[in-house]
Amino acid sequence: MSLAVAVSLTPSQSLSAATGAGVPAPSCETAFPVRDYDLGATLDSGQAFRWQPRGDGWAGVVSGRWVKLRRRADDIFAATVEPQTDWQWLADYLQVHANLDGILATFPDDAPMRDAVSACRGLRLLRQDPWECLASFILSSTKQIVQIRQIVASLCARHGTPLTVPPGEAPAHAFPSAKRLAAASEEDLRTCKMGFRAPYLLAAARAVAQGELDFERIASLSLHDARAELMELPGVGGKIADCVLLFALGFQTAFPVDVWVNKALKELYFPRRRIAPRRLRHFANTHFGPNAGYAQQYLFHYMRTRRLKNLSP
DNA sequence: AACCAGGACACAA
DNA sequence: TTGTGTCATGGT
Repeated sequence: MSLAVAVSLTPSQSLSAATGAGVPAPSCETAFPVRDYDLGATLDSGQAFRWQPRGDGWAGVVSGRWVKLRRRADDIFAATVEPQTDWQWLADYLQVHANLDGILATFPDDAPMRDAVSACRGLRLLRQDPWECLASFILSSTKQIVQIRQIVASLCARHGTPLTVPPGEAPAHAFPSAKRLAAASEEDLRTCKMGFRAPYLLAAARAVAQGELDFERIASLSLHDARAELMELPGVGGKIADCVLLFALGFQTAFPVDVWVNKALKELYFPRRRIAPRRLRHFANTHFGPNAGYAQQYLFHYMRTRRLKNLSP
């Protein structure tokens, strides 16, 4: 193709990042070609809690870097503050290489999944940092997503390393390390309005900081063993463990069941029928195939957006 | 103004 | 095994 021409005209990061060829010139901007990628739904669907709408895009922090993302016709445009030579950290986070069609094809072919998929076109799963994910979901229990964002934001503002941001942008902070939080007191953490979750977060921070909890090792275990080990942490039950396994550690069959997914399973698959919790769990763990976690996210987002639509006729 | 939120846990029956 | 109260906080 006209590769040489394109390079000479636009010696930008995007081309070299896309091809992986040559020595990329450092740049604060790049673009990831994608299709069927609903950036807004993905960043705002309760898997990550640090994204804020900024004009026509989203501002957030990934791997300790301030980032702004914007969906364009054929790609996701990304801008950072410091020049980058390697954008793999962001490509991994956004999972831009994931084959969505292939994933959707493994979903069970039933009416609820068809409805959920058609209502949530382009919804994706991110690949997040395990510690941030664990900490965030420890803080998530019986909290609305809006409130989780507030708690995480105040935690970052209080304990996270300040980041350089473009002029005019609001101050941003890295997600506080486990070591940093392990040195904090429970009373200090309660300042961030996390209530009874404070001792849970503190215990998790200490376990990670001491190397007692090693995410790399957990990622190498079976789903069952990895789940059991996460659940040894106080305040971490099956649901939170599943969130970490799915959103950060790459267990594609992990299936978090919160109040929304529970409602989806009952109302969509067992309407007007009394189903035992034990049987419902078994159904959840066997019905959704090799990408069950992905299917779960579609059901979750489908139920939540459907509620919002009904409220505004 | 009640009700509920991407729960977990101890304890009862 | 399944049901209930408790925990802390604030959005809707």
